[in-house]
Amino acid sequence: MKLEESFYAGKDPVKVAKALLGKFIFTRIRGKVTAGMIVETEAYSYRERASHAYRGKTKRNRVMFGAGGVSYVYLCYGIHHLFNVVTNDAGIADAVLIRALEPKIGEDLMLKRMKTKKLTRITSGPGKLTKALGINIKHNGKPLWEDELWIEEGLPISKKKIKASARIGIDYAGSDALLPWRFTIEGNVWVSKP
DNA sequence: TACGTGATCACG
DNA sequence: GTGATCACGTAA
Repeated sequence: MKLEESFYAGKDPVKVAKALLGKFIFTRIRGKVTAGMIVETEAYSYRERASHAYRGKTKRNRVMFGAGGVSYVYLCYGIHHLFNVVTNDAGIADAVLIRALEPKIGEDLMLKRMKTKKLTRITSGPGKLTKALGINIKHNGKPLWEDELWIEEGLPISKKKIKASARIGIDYAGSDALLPWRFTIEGNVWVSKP
């Protein structure tokens, strides 16, 4: 079952970040399906300095200012595409970054995209998982219940297994870098920094 | 630890 | 226009 708009729209990004653990991200590119279970997320709010939306609307972040339930994909360091889920209401620019997946469907195609044969750590990081699933800038701004990129109900994750920690790679955000808004499934080997 | 890589953003 | 910066990954 695909998650509906109500899962994202009007919802706090921290709550959605936790709720997304265990859910499955699917892509269907040129008819080929790949999917992975979300094992690591980070919440971003326009109210704090780590967010792209902190300084207001720009060409890059404009989809964050729309209603929840669409993707926000952008190019990072000129090389990596990063995939976010927009949450909350229009005008409240909140989002959740997907940082790691556990491969579930179409592993052979993911290996091909990653140019490796070993099914290890190929989706353990925000830049890698988009490459493995074929997500790129053209998916930016698309609702997450369409036919090329979507999210489905997955495995239930008990609250006890959800671990909070500080977000990665945002030292520039000063004290906001300390917010415990990174969520991982404790013990899962596919998280980005074990 | 160092650096590739290119769009983006805040300046003028 | 231009230059600094960057929600990363890999090699070393």
